Amino acid sequence: MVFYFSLYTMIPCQHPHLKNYIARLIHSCKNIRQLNQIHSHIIVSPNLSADDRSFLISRLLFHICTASESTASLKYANKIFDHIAKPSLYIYNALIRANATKIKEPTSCVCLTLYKDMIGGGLVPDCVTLPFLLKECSKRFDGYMGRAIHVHVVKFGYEGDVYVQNALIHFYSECGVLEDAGKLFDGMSNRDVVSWNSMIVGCLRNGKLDVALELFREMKERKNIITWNSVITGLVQGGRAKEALDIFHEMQNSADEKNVVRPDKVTVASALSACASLGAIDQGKWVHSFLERSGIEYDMVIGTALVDMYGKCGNIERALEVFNQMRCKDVLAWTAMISVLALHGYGKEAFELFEEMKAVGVRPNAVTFVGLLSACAHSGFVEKGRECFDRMKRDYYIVPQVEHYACMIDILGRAGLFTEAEDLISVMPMRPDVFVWGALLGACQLHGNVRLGERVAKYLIDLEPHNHAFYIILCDLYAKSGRFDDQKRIRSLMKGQNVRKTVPGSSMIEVDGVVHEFSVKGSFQIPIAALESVLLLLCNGMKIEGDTWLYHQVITQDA
DNA sequence: GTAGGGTTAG
Repeated sequence: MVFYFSLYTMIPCQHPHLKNYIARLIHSCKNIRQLNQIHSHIIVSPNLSADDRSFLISRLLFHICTASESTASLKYANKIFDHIAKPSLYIYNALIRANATKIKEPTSCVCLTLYKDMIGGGLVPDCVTLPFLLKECSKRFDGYMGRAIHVHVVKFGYEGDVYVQNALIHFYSECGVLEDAGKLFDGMSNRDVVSWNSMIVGCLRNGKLDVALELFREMKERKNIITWNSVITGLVQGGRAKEALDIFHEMQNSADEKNVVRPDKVTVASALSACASLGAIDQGKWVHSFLERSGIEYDMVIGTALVDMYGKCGNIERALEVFNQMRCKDVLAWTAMISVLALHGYGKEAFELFEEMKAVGVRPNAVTFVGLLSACAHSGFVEKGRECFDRMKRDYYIVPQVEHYACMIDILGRAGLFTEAEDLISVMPMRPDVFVWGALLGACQLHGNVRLGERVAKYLIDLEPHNHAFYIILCDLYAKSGRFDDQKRIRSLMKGQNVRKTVPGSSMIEVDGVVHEFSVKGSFQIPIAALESVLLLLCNGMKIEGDTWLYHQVITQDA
């Protein structure tokens, strides 16, 4: 026999303070089912007045909005709301807040509709309503609506509220209007840590990394965990991973001082991402051991970051080990592992893992297919690539993006199937980007297809006249086919157009946990002679292996 | 109440 014990039966019909009793009960509720039972009780109880009932319904709705994370509960809240005759400002704020913060994908405009209703019902927004509306506009990149909300900020007199100001800074920088965000920030008399963080993140997202760093230095003692994490993440995503790791270490040194800000899992995920892009395996291992010592919660994000780090640093065994030990794996974790296998030419294994992923019921996304298609490119699977591209559309209803076309062009181009590659480019539903043409140009270089290569390179030079890479490849194509006059012509064209590498190319290598950066102009820490001797050793090794072509490549590029 | 995180081809 099953005993069903419901919360509903626990609510006494008679209670000296029934209203307060139920309010407390709502507050301690953990799941929707219990809330549902309380909801029914509020409706049917004969001992509650109409006022008590509307008070408790408000409380219930507020609790559902703030306590629960699921979208199902949000639907429930919206449903309750529909039955409230005259919602209060408190109710509107709770519901706008829930709709603005809980839904990641901006599919509907519930918040703005609610706001319209609210204004229509004669209510005036307060300083809690406006930041959430601005958050919703930031999420949707709705510059038009955001500016309209800004007008309301002025109209209702909340220009001086620091929460409203911060939300405006965030909104303007998310919509790419950094100047307006900066004006607001400069005009603030009482900035708090969130103002600084919002402005720093705004600069980072809009590519002004150095301005962000200036602000970061200006902050001095006010930094919190979000400040540190934002800067570290922003630097990694902006391609400045080495500086990100420097700041990660600075953060740990500053932990000795008064204001202890210890790294959390966001910091660790970003630091791992920095190690991955640098190929800094020793530092990556150090971050991994730090993670284990620190007691930071080990979640899917951290697991994925570890897989990516070990994989990109070339330690596939370790990546697999971490991956296999992960208890929960979402599509990002599977995709990370598939991409790692693809990167190292383990095409067959990448597809085996894909099968395993499907078998456990995880649905691939667009990025998963980029990983699979790149596996085909790196392993020379032409037919499999075509099949993959088709099945992605047919079986998963994933519309190929420009990235997928770039992969396909790469696959076909590497196989020397130039006609098919060109045909595919001509039927692409979107404008082919530089990566698509770049993949084709790469294939021309690989196969010495001067005729097509010339055309593609000229097109790319038209598209990006200051990118030196396309001129170099064209020169290389001419040189390989003995057209030295044309090669000279391009060289002088480069000079005439003043094309040069804006940032000198550099490589980084990690030796004993220190990342060294070196470029053609000279090494910063490692003597160039030492590098040359290693290079010679490698070249000799390759010569012995009989791979004379590769040997030739290294020597000629060096000269 | 406002601010921060993992997977992508070249």
